Amino acid sequence: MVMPMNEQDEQKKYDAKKYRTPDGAPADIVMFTLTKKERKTVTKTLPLRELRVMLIRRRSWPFAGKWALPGGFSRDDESLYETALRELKEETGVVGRHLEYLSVYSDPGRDPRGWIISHAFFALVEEEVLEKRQAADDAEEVGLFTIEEALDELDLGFDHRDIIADAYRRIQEKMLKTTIARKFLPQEFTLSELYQVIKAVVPDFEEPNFIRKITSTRSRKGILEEVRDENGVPISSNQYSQRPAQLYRFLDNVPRLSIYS
Amino acid sequence: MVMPMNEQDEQKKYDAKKYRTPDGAPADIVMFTLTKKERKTVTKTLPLRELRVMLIRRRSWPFAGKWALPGGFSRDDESLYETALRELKEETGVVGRHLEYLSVYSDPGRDPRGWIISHAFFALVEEEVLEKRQAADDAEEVGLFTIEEALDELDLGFDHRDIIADAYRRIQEKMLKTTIARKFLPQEFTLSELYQVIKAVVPDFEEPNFIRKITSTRSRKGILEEVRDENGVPISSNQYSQRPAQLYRFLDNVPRLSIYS
DNA sequence: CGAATAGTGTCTATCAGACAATATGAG
DNA sequence: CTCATATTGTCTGATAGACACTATTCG
Repeated sequence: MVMPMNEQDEQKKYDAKKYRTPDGAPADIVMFTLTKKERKTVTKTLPLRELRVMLIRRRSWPFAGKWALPGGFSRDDESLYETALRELKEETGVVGRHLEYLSVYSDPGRDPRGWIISHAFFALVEEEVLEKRQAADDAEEVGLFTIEEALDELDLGFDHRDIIADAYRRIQEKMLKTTIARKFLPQEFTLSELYQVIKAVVPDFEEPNFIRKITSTRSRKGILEEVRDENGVPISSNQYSQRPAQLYRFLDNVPRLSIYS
Repeated sequence: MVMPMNEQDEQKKYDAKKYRTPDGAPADIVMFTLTKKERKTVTKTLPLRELRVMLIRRRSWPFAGKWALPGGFSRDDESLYETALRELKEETGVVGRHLEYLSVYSDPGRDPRGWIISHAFFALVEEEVLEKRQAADDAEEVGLFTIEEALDELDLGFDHRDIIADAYRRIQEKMLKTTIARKFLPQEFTLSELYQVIKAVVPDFEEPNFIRKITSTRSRKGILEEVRDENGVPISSNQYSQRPAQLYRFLDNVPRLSIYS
């Protein structure tokens, strides 16, 4: 492309700057999953659900031997979101159910390789994908840890503990303020399942009258609807219980919350 | 620092990589302010408040002559937050009332100068600071625009229109979900002032019974308290009205919102 | 008294929150 | 019949939402 002369001059002046530039811009991904564990009971029961995060044991410098988030460097022909999507696919083989930018981590010295500004994303991935990944890969050691393990017990590389803590806060917030729970659930689900998903991500969420409240018109705020067949008869499922439970599905409506109303 | 031999080797191997690295990581700042405009009325009135954003007219390539966000490149001895804080101080002389990370902008080609990944912040600054800045500076042309002007009427440089749109969405969300309104208000304020601030940032916030609701114990959610003197007598102010209005102050409590309760 | 804002009275349908009670269907 | 989950009954006090009404002070 031909440029007017003075623009070229200005550009040359700019290019001559001697400031140091970053040595890389990676995207690191906090991959969350909800694991389901069958419970041994007499009758049918809801599985236990636990929020877990996928980590990879580093094989090379820096932080060799330590657990860290999966990630990789961005290229100049892609946005950081595309970098994250590419890494997610490379790591899991799927695009996942959700991928969202979290924040930037740029403290000087955070990466011994140089001036490396990292961009953290978080993703939601189906349990099966990560389990398959865990079993199949012999090149890398992959672990699925609970949040408590990741934050309190493991010695993580880089500032990845901070990143996971931030991601955990963010997903807890989104769980309560948006309908992101749908990303952890099948299209149609029972209210107990929904409640359980919420509790798995936000343990101190307590709503003893959950079903009562969610089915009363106002609190529901138009986020859910009962599933009905073509004749308008409500459909229920007894997959997890003896007594069949009404199935619900999310609507596209995301309510606007406010502390002032 | 002496390193074990194999770590040095690994480091050398890493350094030999030939990937392109970014040409810079600037922080761009969306500086918001609430302007107050006196109204000509017979009696005392609340001033009109308007949310505005500060822009600078670029003097050099690229986008010379266009309006753009203030900002500057990060250095390798500071975090991006520190970069933003430094730029904010350089631009306004103050640290402002709020500075918060917004997001990253990394689309390839967004900056003709090269591979430049920009980090947007938004700041809240007192009106007087920006007005003084606007008057004093002869090196740069500074403008204070309403959101509508910035988004719909101006031809902005870079992807700064997107950034401002994102910042506007974010501040609207924070206005409703957090007590960030306090950053726009004096320590003690009347409920009309609070309502007005909210409306200035979120024009479609409608709460005809605002005072009623905010003073009923549950809705208040412990975010506000009445100002009282040492004898417990409520204090009111008639700065903006004939009839004195009760003063309130924010508590430190930030309620947790949820669509499920 | 008029202007402009602050705040209360009143009414009704709905909701929250608590807890007990009943329903369902497999084993 | 029991278990584990699903769902309804019932009650009280609080709230939302609407709208009219009164209060305060200055000029």
